[in-house]
Amino acid sequence: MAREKIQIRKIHNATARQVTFSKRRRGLFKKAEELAILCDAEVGLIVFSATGKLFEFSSSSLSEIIEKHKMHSKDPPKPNQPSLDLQLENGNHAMLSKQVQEATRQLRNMRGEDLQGLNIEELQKLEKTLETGLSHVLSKKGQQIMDQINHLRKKGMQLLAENKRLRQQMAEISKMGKQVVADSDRVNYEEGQSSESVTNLTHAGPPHESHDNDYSSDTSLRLGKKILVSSLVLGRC
Amino acid sequence: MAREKIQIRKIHNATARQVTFSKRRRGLFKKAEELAILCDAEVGLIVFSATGKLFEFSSSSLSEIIEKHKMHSKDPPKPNQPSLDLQLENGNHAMLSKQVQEATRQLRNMRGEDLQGLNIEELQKLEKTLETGLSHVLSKKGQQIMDQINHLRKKGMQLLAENKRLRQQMAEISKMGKQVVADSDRVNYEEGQSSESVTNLTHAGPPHESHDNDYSSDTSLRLGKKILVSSLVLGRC
DNA sequence: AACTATTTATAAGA
DNA sequence: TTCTTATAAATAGTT
Repeated sequence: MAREKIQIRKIHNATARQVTFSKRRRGLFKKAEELAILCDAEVGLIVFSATGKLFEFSSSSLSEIIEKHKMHSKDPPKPNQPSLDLQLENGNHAMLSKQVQEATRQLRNMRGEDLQGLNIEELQKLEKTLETGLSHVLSKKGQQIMDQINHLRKKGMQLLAENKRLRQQMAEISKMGKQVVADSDRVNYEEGQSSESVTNLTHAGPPHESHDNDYSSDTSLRLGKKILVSSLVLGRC
Repeated sequence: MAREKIQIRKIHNATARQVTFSKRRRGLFKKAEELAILCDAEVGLIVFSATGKLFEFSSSSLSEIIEKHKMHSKDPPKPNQPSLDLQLENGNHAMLSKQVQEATRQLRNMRGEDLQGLNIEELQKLEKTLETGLSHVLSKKGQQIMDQINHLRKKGMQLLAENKRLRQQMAEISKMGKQVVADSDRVNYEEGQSSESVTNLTHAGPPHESHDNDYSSDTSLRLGKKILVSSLVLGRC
């Protein structure tokens, strides 16, 4: 309901989906509350995000509402006597076990294991899923790599500019006398640091811009570089 | 949200309240459904009107959602000593929940969803896993396809051989008289079969070998043929 | 139930 | 996540 009309079907971009989820969830909860207040209704609302996070709203007590709902939906539940709690407990257990089992099976299949029982159609579906996933992963990876490269480039440019400025300052300083130049050389060798030490000798230079630590803390690119490079060479990213 | 802004408090006019309840209830249910679809969420909504009438919506099974909700909320239930069994039960429960959550997350990642939080290394690992899985799937698919093709070829050879034998038999029979030929032509037109019918003039042939149903029951290849063919063409299998 | 003038919700972009 | 803003939707009061 904004900027552009959208179709009501699953949002495929995960980020956009998450943002929309947040916004619409709030809207839905607000509406639920308004209905409860305006019309004196009992409202219970349970929402699980795609990632399994729970959100709930209720005008009174949610468990009360759920109980009431049960009564409405079924009178003859269980005529026997294992405590309801235990039954539910076991039911949940069984359900969870099944979920784990199923999820594990799917994971194994996606890793290419236990394919024996699958027919060609199922293999075809699996292939499609894997290709889609792979393309998403590659796309995201490429994006992140480009981000890092651009970031490093930018930093490089900044450093280059600073170097240039420092050299000019040094040149000026060296005009003033050989004494100072000698000193600065010494310090420079001792510290093995960047050129900023050079200007540190002077008393008159303007204050330096901040020296970011992009090259020391940004390890992620370095860690993956071997493979990354080959991927880049292959034109993947 | 119309004509005039209203305050969010109980509508005292019973008629107006009923009308508003109807309108807003619809709106709320629609929003709930949209959230479920757009964001791939599980939504359960229970509404009791002031008169006690029940309305409900759920993206999947409401009872399932309620169960799931219980699991989430039922970690800190009793501060007393629920039997050891129950404690273990809950321990298992928590463990299973975590397993489900983790497996689900992995599956989503492999499908290329929710990649936002992953760094390049993790993406790299994911890519490798997907590629390995994909290659296994492709390999298995190719194997199954080759199996089927070989099977069909073999059957084809057998049929070819049988056809040849039948033709020879027919040729011998046709030497015996033209009468028979006329009969066979009639039959041929009636059945409209393949070229083998041409020689099928005879009535006296020996009993046929079993007519395997490879071409009728082996549906898997046929079902996937469109995609399979393109894959084959692409040299994938 | 329909009809609108308005209020709300929200998609896209920062 | 939060803010902004243009636009789509919801809806209060009316017919």
